[in-house]
Amino acid sequence: MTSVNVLIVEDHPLIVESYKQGFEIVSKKQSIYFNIEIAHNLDDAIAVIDNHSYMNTCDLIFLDIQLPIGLNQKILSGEDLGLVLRKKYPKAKIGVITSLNDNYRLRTLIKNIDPEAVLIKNDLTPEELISAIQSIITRPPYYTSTVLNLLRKEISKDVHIDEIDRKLLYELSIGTKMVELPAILLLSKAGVEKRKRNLKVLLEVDDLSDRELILNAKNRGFL
Amino acid sequence: MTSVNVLIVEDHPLIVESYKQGFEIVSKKQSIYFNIEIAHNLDDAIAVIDNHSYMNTCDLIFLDIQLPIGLNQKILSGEDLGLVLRKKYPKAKIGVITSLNDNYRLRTLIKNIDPEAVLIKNDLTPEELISAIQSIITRPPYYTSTVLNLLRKEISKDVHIDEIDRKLLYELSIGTKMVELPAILLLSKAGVEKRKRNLKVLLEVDDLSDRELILNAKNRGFL
DNA sequence: CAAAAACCATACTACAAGTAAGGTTTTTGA
DNA sequence: TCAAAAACCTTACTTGTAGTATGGTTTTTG
Repeated sequence: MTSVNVLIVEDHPLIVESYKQGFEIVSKKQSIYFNIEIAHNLDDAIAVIDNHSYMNTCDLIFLDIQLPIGLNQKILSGEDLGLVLRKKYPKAKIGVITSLNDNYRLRTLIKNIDPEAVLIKNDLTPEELISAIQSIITRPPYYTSTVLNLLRKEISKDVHIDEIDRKLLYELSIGTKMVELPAILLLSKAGVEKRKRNLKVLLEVDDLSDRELILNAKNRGFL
Repeated sequence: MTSVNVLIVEDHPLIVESYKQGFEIVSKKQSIYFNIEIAHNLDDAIAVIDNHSYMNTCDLIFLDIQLPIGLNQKILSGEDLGLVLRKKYPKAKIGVITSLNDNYRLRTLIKNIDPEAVLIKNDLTPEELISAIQSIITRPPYYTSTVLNLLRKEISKDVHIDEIDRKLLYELSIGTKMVELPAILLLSKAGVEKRKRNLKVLLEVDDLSDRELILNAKNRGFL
């Protein structure tokens, strides 16, 4: 009987329970023994991942990306934790669970951590969780529907929008003011303005308002 | 009981049989009635899709992309057929089955037809087929593992490679000679050469051989 | 209503990608 | 085997895009 060591980092007790049930069912189906370790918050998680002898045998990590901040000053979120885990223990497979559903954040998540599974809470049914566990072990990656739709749009895109454009759109969407943008994007004021104008032409926003720009970018999956 | 009209275009009898069994199982599980129409070759398929009264009620099409050429001079492959179907009957969901596994062809397939499901024959088990049928109906898209891995790499990419670069790489990989490329890519000879040199720098190919370039591009998922 | 912020226009620079032309090296087939 | 074909490289020139700097106009806002 194969044995798989699993670390679950999740502060929500109900979700931990769902995980356990999911693993239980997969265990019976595939005769795999899951040895499950649970960290209920960032500080617990950091304690566990500093335990190298455990971590070197860890096969699978399920990680909530939005965790309340802990005592550690370097690792401020589940995302930071994911980055550290990926770097320190590249052999361990990482599944990420999140309620994010904006494309910009999802993109950067996939770009930076590149998890073997990305699960959006709204998409996740018990059956999907079971599929996810099975897939991540045998034929990763596994993405729930929201993520698949993002990826689907990704390829169909005709226009090229780079990192700076995306960041610009994202900052605008969260209400960042123009005066602050040159510092954030490392561009001159005129540079930021020009990019914004170009984006409006590129995304064919007739209306000159930023609101329209953001809505259009969201519809097209850039944001 | 919901009823779903399905058109299957597939020349391989064994695969048709697998489809039927898959639909049978989903039918029982979800209490859906599947009304299945089968076209065994391109000419049959063209006859069916010219039957507008049928096509207007067609919900779902499963399409083999590599079909032997038929009598029709315009529609030369399953891919052509897919393009026509998508254009004429945009409401019908399209699932594509193929044994292709090079990223370039898969990309253009997704870009041009953008099917609700992309199934690679090598990836496809009976269970996956059932998942695919269920997913395409309730929460598309569905992609098998090879496609997911292509998409996964797509986002992580740091370097930007455009359509022309991709086509250049693809043509090189199938043995097209440099003399022919200017006509294919609509560039000058020097332009093609410059692009190739740039690609070698971009993909960090030290060895100056094209062989290395192609291998590297394949590894990185550009090809 | 005045200051701040957003927006626009112009002039200039730097750079990437393309064309054209001509030269060198490598491949290749009769 | 050796001359033609193909591949590759260099240089000079053109064009377009993205950036900077500056100063002016309009809009927002406390």
